[in-house]
Amino acid sequence: MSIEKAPNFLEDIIAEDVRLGKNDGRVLTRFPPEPNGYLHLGHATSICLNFGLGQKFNGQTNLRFDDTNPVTEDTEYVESIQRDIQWLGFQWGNLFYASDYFEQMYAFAVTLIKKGLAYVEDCSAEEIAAMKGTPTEPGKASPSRNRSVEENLELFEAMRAGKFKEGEKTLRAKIDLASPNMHLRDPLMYRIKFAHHHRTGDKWCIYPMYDFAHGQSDSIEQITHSICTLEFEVHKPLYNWFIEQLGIFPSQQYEFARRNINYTVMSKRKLMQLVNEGHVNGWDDPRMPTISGIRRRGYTAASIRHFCELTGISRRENVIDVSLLEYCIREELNKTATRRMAVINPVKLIIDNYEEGKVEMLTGENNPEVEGGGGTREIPFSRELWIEREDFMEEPPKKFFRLGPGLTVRLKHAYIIKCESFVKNEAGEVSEIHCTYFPESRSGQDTSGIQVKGTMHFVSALHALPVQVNLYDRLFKVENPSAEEGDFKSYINEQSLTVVQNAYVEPALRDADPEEKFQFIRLGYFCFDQDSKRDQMIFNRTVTLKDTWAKEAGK
RNA sequence: UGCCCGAUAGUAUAAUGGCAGUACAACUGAUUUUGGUUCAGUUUGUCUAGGUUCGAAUCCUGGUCGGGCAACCA
Repeated sequence: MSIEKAPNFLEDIIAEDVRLGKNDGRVLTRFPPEPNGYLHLGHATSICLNFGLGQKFNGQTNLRFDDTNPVTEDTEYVESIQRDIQWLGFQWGNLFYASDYFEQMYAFAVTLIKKGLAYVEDCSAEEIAAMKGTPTEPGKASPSRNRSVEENLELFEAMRAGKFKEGEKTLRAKIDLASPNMHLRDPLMYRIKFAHHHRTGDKWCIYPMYDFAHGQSDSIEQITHSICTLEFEVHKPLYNWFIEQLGIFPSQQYEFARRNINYTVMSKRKLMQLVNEGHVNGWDDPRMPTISGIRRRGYTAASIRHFCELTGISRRENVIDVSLLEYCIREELNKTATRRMAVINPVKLIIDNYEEGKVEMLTGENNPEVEGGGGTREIPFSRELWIEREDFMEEPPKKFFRLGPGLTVRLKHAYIIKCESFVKNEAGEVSEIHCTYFPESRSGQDTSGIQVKGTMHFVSALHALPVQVNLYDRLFKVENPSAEEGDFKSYINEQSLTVVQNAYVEPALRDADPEEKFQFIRLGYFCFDQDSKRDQMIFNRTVTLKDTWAKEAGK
């Protein structure tokens, strides 16, 4: 088990509340996504936080869809969000929608009108903005501000009844037009939208704004700790104002800093652009930082939870190094992934002194990290093999422990071979490598006494299965695309996906479990793509192995 | 130049007035039939100037730097 996780400041706050007997020691959190896009790693942090706190304090976490803007929302997103949360390994207490509370919210609004704390506004969006002032200048009152309670009630009812066009009227809270907090300068509570809502259909033509929906929803559900990201901090006085004026259950809002990861973007708006403009192949493209994307990439739920645990929670701006994410999946897959051999960039190797037509079956352990090797599989060996083109050099440098004229290496699970010669084609590239093998050096029964520095993987040419392999790299060329000059999309890494059509894998993969994760020895971790078929296998590379030779060679 | 928030190694995160610690990253070396893994080790830090205190990353004051706030988005 991992070491005890350090408590974050929210845990401290909740622990203190429980100790003081606040809400009778009850803890109820909520995860409140708007169903207008797919969940990403930033949401994963929030999910682990909210559900984690619920569990830790013997409480629960509600899933609530914040569906107050019918224009952007859709059931496709509602479904993907539920799937992603469950995949991450969490189960919500209750499933609610803000739209469940539309009738109640309307009644709340009427209450505020009756108390003289809300009024129907005639001005347009532009006029309201113009009268709002600036952070350094107070706002001015609109003529609508002095309407009578009776008139406001009448007009608000007419708004609901569809008597006005979009933009013609709004409902505003009457607070303080001179407040240094812009959100308190008579914020909008309701706007008119003749839009079809994914759940309420055409029942409503007025919809509550975030500020008038979120706190009230929390309160209705008796959420004790409402946790959101830092940009909502300036909304908190308003959140509290509505609750106080309505005299309803006092949920409390707390904020933490949103998660960022380098070499990617993490906002639904930007991810939506990448999808809509075809820069990626959908929300679940393995290059996307969405939950569905990293799942398809081969990341496990446990590795994501571990990542969230390691990154922690704070109120400070941050950009997490993507290498931490990669560490989390490597660490898990090293212990669990089935070892197989695959050749991604093949070149033919011929063992001149190996009998033509002969086939030996070698035995290879499935996972050396598991006690007993995790079982074994048979690996065919024959005269002609595929090896990695990068494993041969015509003029190898000093510390190159692979193949080159006169060099010896071991073929994994097989024999030690010596490179005797090579053949080039018209294009000048190496087309055949000729070797001899040492019959007494067979793996496990080596009596040759020959010492070699390197071990290489291979696939028997006669038995190789041709497959497609998708090699993924970071989606952006720069660490923080959002912080760069100009359009973030101009920093997309054009080499983020390399499709290899003619890779070869060993035959044991033919009967593999579609959910299984693999380590292709010396290459990295791979999983089946969801579009994979038995006779047309497609593998996605989750992450490479650490490669200290690449560093050495790059020097 | 209004209001709010933040600042601890390259990156994150702990230390809640009492030894600045952990992880990732980087670098050495050992082991290794994966240049993987594992093991041992190294490097690197409290934004700044004052103040309070026996003692300050922590409390106070000023400054600097970064972020948020003026959507009929959430």
